[in-house]
Amino acid sequence: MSPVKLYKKLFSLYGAQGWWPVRSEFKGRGYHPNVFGLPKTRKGKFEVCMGAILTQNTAWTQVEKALTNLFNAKINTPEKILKTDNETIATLISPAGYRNQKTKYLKNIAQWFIDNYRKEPSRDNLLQVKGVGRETADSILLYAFHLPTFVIDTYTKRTLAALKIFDEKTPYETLRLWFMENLELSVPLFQEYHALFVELGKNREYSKLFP
DNA sequence: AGCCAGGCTACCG
DNA sequence: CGGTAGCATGGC
Repeated sequence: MSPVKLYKKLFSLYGAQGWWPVRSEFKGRGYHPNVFGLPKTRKGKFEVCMGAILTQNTAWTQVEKALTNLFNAKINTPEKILKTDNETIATLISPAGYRNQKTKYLKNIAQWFIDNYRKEPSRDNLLQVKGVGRETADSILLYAFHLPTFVIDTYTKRTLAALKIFDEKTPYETLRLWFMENLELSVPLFQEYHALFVELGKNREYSKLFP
Protein backbone atom coordinates (compact mmCIF):
# COMPACT_ATOMS: atom_id res chain seq x y z
CA MET A 1 0.00 0.00 0.00
CA SER A 2 1.31 3.47 -0.84
CA PRO A 3 1.64 6.21 1.79
CA VAL A 4 -1.12 8.15 0.06
CA LYS A 5 -3.57 5.26 0.10
CA LEU A 6 -2.76 4.45 3.71
CA TYR A 7 -3.45 8.05 4.67
CA LYS A 8 -6.81 8.01 2.93
CA LYS A 9 -7.71 4.79 4.68
CA LEU A 10 -6.81 6.17 8.10
CA PHE A 11 -8.62 9.42 7.46
CA SER A 12 -11.74 7.54 6.39
CA LEU A 13 -11.62 5.68 9.72
CA TYR A 14 -10.98 8.56 12.11
CA GLY A 15 -11.29 11.92 10.34
CA ALA A 16 -9.53 15.17 11.29
CA GLN A 17 -7.50 14.93 14.50
CA GLY A 18 -6.45 18.51 15.23
CA TRP A 19 -2.95 17.81 16.49
CA TRP A 20 -0.83 18.85 18.41
CA PRO A 21 -3.08 19.71 21.38
CA VAL A 22 -2.12 23.23 22.48
CA ARG A 23 -4.17 24.11 25.50
CA SER A 24 -2.71 27.55 26.05
CA GLU A 25 -4.14 28.62 22.68
CA PHE A 26 -7.19 26.43 22.21
CA LYS A 27 -9.87 25.75 24.79
CA GLY A 28 -10.82 22.32 26.04
CA ARG A 29 -8.13 19.69 25.70
CA GLY A 30 -6.33 21.67 23.04
CA TYR A 31 -7.16 19.73 19.90
CA HIS A 32 -8.05 21.94 16.95
CA PRO A 33 -9.35 19.96 13.97
CA ASN A 34 -8.86 21.67 10.61
CA VAL A 35 -6.97 24.57 12.19
CA PHE A 36 -3.35 24.33 11.12
CA GLY A 37 -1.89 27.66 12.22
CA LEU A 38 -1.36 26.76 15.86
CA PRO A 39 0.62 27.32 17.94
CA LYS A 40 1.10 30.98 17.07
CA THR A 41 2.69 32.24 20.26
CA ARG A 42 6.06 31.67 21.86
CA LYS A 43 4.31 30.12 24.88
CA GLY A 44 2.30 27.81 22.68
CA LYS A 45 5.39 26.61 20.86
CA PHE A 46 7.18 25.95 24.12
CA GLU A 47 4.15 24.08 25.41
CA VAL A 48 4.55 21.70 22.47
CA CYS A 49 8.24 21.25 23.33
CA MET A 50 7.40 20.38 26.93
CA GLY A 51 4.66 18.00 25.89
CA ALA A 52 7.00 16.26 23.46
CA ILE A 53 9.45 15.56 26.29
CA LEU A 54 6.80 14.59 28.82
CA THR A 55 5.03 12.13 26.54
CA GLN A 56 8.09 9.95 25.98
CA ASN A 57 6.92 6.40 26.68
CA THR A 58 4.00 7.85 28.63
CA ALA A 59 0.24 8.07 28.11
CA TRP A 60 -0.98 11.53 27.14
CA THR A 61 -3.54 11.57 29.96
CA GLN A 62 -0.60 11.62 32.36
CA VAL A 63 1.12 14.37 30.38
CA GLU A 64 -1.99 16.52 30.68
CA LYS A 65 -1.79 16.28 34.46
CA ALA A 66 1.88 17.25 34.44
CA LEU A 67 1.24 20.23 32.13
CA THR A 68 -1.69 21.34 34.29
CA ASN A 69 0.56 21.28 37.35
CA LEU A 70 3.21 23.34 35.58
CA PHE A 71 0.70 25.90 34.31
CA ASN A 72 -1.01 26.22 37.69
CA ALA A 73 2.43 26.98 39.12
CA LYS A 74 2.85 29.52 36.28
CA ILE A 75 5.84 27.65 34.94
CA ASN A 76 5.03 28.06 31.27
CA THR A 77 8.10 29.61 29.67
CA PRO A 78 11.65 28.34 29.11
CA GLU A 79 12.93 31.04 31.45
CA LYS A 80 10.68 29.82 34.28
CA ILE A 81 11.75 26.22 33.69
CA LEU A 82 15.40 27.20 33.93
CA LYS A 83 15.09 29.18 37.12
CA THR A 84 12.92 26.69 39.00
CA ASP A 85 14.82 24.15 41.09
CA ASN A 86 14.84 20.52 40.00
CA GLU A 87 12.93 19.21 43.01
CA THR A 88 9.99 21.52 42.34
CA ILE A 89 9.75 20.61 38.67
CA ALA A 90 10.17 16.90 39.39
CA THR A 91 7.25 16.98 41.83
CA LEU A 92 4.99 18.88 39.43
CA ILE A 93 5.66 16.55 36.49
CA SER A 94 5.63 13.32 38.49
CA PRO A 95 2.33 12.07 36.95
CA ALA A 96 4.19 11.74 33.64
CA GLY A 97 6.85 9.44 35.10
CA TYR A 98 10.66 9.52 34.83
CA ARG A 99 10.48 12.68 36.92
CA ASN A 100 14.22 13.19 37.41
CA GLN A 101 15.19 12.41 33.83
CA LYS A 102 12.45 14.55 32.37
CA THR A 103 13.30 17.47 34.66
CA LYS A 104 16.79 17.56 33.15
CA TYR A 105 15.40 17.13 29.67
CA LEU A 106 12.97 20.02 30.18
CA LYS A 107 15.82 22.28 31.22
CA ASN A 108 17.83 21.19 28.20
CA ILE A 109 15.00 21.90 25.76
CA ALA A 110 14.31 25.21 27.51
CA GLN A 111 17.88 26.38 26.86
CA TRP A 112 17.70 25.15 23.27
CA PHE A 113 14.42 27.01 22.80
CA ILE A 114 15.86 30.28 24.07
CA ASP A 115 18.91 29.91 21.83
CA ASN A 116 17.01 28.87 18.69
CA TYR A 117 13.53 30.37 18.82
CA ARG A 118 14.40 33.25 16.49
CA LYS A 119 16.37 31.12 14.02
CA GLU A 120 15.28 28.46 11.59
CA PRO A 121 15.58 25.41 13.88
CA SER A 122 18.01 22.76 12.64
CA ARG A 123 17.16 19.08 13.07
CA ASP A 124 20.80 18.09 13.63
CA ASN A 125 21.21 20.79 16.24
CA LEU A 126 18.00 19.76 18.00
CA LEU A 127 19.12 16.11 18.02
CA GLN A 128 22.19 17.10 20.01
CA VAL A 129 20.02 18.13 22.96
CA LYS A 130 20.17 15.41 25.62
CA GLY A 131 16.72 13.98 26.02
CA VAL A 132 15.69 14.71 22.45
CA GLY A 133 15.79 11.72 20.15
CA ARG A 134 14.44 11.43 16.63
CA GLU A 135 10.75 11.22 17.41
CA THR A 136 10.84 14.06 19.91
CA ALA A 137 12.86 16.23 17.52
CA ASP A 138 10.55 15.60 14.60
CA SER A 139 7.49 16.25 16.75
CA ILE A 140 8.89 19.59 17.88
CA LEU A 141 9.88 20.62 14.35
CA LEU A 142 6.56 19.56 12.82
CA TYR A 143 4.11 20.70 15.47
CA ALA A 144 5.82 23.67 17.12
CA PHE A 145 7.81 25.10 14.20
CA HIS A 146 5.73 23.91 11.24
CA LEU A 147 8.61 22.31 9.37
CA PRO A 148 7.65 19.38 7.08
CA THR A 149 9.41 16.44 8.73
CA PHE A 150 7.65 13.11 9.28
CA VAL A 151 7.28 11.69 12.80
CA ILE A 152 7.81 7.95 13.31
CA ASP A 153 6.63 6.30 16.53
CA THR A 154 5.99 2.77 17.76
CA TYR A 155 2.45 2.84 16.39
CA THR A 156 3.76 3.78 12.96
CA LYS A 157 6.18 0.85 13.07
CA ARG A 158 3.49 -1.56 14.20
CA THR A 159 1.16 -0.39 11.48
CA LEU A 160 3.74 -0.82 8.74
CA ALA A 161 4.63 -4.24 10.15
CA ALA A 162 0.98 -5.30 10.23
CA LEU A 163 0.71 -4.31 6.58
CA LYS A 164 3.97 -6.16 5.83
CA ILE A 165 5.48 -3.06 4.25
CA PHE A 166 8.49 -2.93 6.62
CA ASP A 167 9.43 -5.15 9.56
CA GLU A 168 9.46 -3.74 13.09
CA LYS A 169 13.19 -3.24 13.31
CA THR A 170 13.54 -1.07 10.23
CA PRO A 171 15.61 2.00 11.18
CA TYR A 172 13.79 5.22 11.99
CA GLU A 173 15.39 7.18 9.17
CA THR A 174 14.43 4.59 6.59
CA LEU A 175 10.78 4.90 7.52
CA ARG A 176 10.89 8.67 7.75
CA LEU A 177 12.40 8.97 4.29
CA TRP A 178 9.89 6.51 2.83
CA PHE A 179 7.06 8.81 3.81
CA MET A 180 8.84 12.00 2.84
CA GLU A 181 9.85 10.72 -0.59
CA ASN A 182 6.37 9.48 -1.41
CA LEU A 183 4.22 12.35 -0.16
CA GLU A 184 4.04 16.05 -0.84
CA LEU A 185 6.00 17.93 1.84
CA SER A 186 2.91 19.32 3.50
CA VAL A 187 2.87 20.32 7.17
CA PRO A 188 -0.90 19.82 7.63
CA LEU A 189 -0.69 16.41 5.93
CA PHE A 190 2.25 15.27 8.07
CA GLN A 191 0.58 16.56 11.23
CA GLU A 192 -2.65 14.73 10.60
CA TYR A 193 -0.96 11.59 9.31
CA HIS A 194 1.05 11.03 12.47
CA ALA A 195 -1.99 11.81 14.63
CA LEU A 196 -3.97 9.19 12.74
CA PHE A 197 -1.30 6.55 13.38
CA VAL A 198 -1.59 7.30 17.08
CA GLU A 199 -5.36 7.04 17.03
CA LEU A 200 -5.19 3.68 15.27
CA GLY A 201 -2.48 2.44 17.62
CA LYS A 202 -4.13 3.62 20.81
CA ASN A 203 -7.27 1.73 19.85
CA ARG A 204 -5.25 -1.24 18.57
CA GLU A 205 -7.38 -1.37 15.49
CA TYR A 206 -4.77 -2.52 12.99
CA SER A 207 -7.21 -5.10 11.70
CA LYS A 208 -9.40 -2.27 10.39
CA LEU A 209 -6.78 -1.62 7.73
CA PHE A 210 -7.67 -4.84 5.98
CA PRO A 211 -10.68 -5.27 3.69
C1' DA B 1 -1.41 -8.48 38.57
C1' DG B 2 0.95 -7.75 34.74
C1' DC B 3 1.42 -5.13 30.66
C1' DC B 4 1.42 -0.97 28.36
C1' DA B 5 2.00 4.30 27.68
C1' DG B 6 2.69 9.29 21.41
C1' DG B 7 11.30 7.19 24.05
C1' DC B 8 15.97 8.28 25.31
C1' DT B 9 20.62 7.65 27.19
C1' DA B 10 24.44 4.94 28.44
C1' DC B 11 26.78 1.08 27.86
C1' DC B 12 27.67 -3.39 26.03
C1' DG B 13 29.48 -6.86 22.38
C1' DC C 1 26.56 -0.64 14.05
C1' DG C 2 22.41 -3.31 16.66
C1' DG C 3 20.66 -4.85 21.28
C1' DT C 4 19.20 -3.83 26.07
C1' DA C 5 18.72 -2.18 31.19
C1' DG C 6 17.14 1.59 33.56
C1' DC C 7 14.23 5.32 34.10
C1' DA C 8 8.50 6.40 37.23
C1' DT C 9 3.76 6.54 37.15
C1' DG C 10 -1.17 5.37 36.53
C1' DG C 11 -4.90 3.01 33.78
C1' DC C 12 -6.79 -1.02 32.29
